[in-house]
Amino acid sequence: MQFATWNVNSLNIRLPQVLDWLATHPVDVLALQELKMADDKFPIQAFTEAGWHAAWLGQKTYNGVALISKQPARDVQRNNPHFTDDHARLIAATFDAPNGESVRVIGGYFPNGQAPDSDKFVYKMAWLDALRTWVKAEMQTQPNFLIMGDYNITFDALDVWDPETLEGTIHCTQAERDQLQALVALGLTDSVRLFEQPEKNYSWWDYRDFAFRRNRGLRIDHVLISDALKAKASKAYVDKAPRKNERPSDHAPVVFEATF
DNA sequence: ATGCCTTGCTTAGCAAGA
Repeated sequence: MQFATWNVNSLNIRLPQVLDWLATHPVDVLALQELKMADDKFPIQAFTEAGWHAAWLGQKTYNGVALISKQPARDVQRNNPHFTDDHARLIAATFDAPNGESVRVIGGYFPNGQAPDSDKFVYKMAWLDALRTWVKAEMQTQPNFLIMGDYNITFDALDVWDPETLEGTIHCTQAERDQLQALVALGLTDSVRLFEQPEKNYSWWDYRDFAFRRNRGLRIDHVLISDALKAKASKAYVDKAPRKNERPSDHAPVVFEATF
C-alpha cells in the first residue's frame, strides 16, 4: 500500500501534473497541500474521470488540502477538532488495507511561521500544540496511523543545504524542531530515514537563484508513521522528477510504501 | 539584500510562501 504527499502550490496550475504523476505513480492515497482554491472550485470531475476518489478542504487564495485515493475516503475529518482555525490545513480519513486492517491518514499543510519573532510563528506553535493533542487521540483509535504533508520544519542539519547559515531561521529553529520531536515522541517514525537515501536529500527548493539546479533545498515534507506501520514499511523516497517539470511546484512528492 | 521566483487577486503592485 503506497502513500504520498505533495505540496502542489496551486492545484489550478498543477492539476495536469498531478494527474500525470498519478498515472505513473498510482498510490493508494495522495495528500495534496496548498490547493489555493475555494472549496467549490475543487476539480472533482477531473479526478473522477481519471478513476480517483477525493476528499478536500479548500480555501480561497491560500492553504487548502486534499486526499486523492483509489478507495473512497471513510470517516473524513476536516481540520483539527481540538483547534479553531481560519485556515484549511488538515484532512483525515480512513482507508482499507489489503489484509482487512484499516489505516488512518492525516494530510497536513503546517503553518510556515514566517520568522521566529512573528505573530505567525506564535500561531505555528499553538497549531502544533493542538495537532499533538489530536494525533495522540487518533493514534489511540487506530494502530495503523500515518501523518504526512508539508511540515515546514527540518529535523536537523541533514535536512538543510546550508545548516550553518540557516541555523535558527524559519524551518530550522530549535522551537520548531522541539515540536517535531514532541510529535515523534507520541510513537511516530520519520519513514524516509528508515531507508538509505541519496546525499543531500531534500523535498523543497526555492524558485529563485537556480536553487533546484544547485540542490540548495530543505527536507520539510515528511511521512511520519506509527509503530504498526513501521513494522510493515518497505520503501520511502523523495521523487525529485516532478520538480524538473515545466512550471513545477517548488516541492517534490514524498512516497511511503507499507507491505501488508 | 527590505533583492532574486511563483502564486492569487486584480489588472499595478501587494501579500505570502520558505
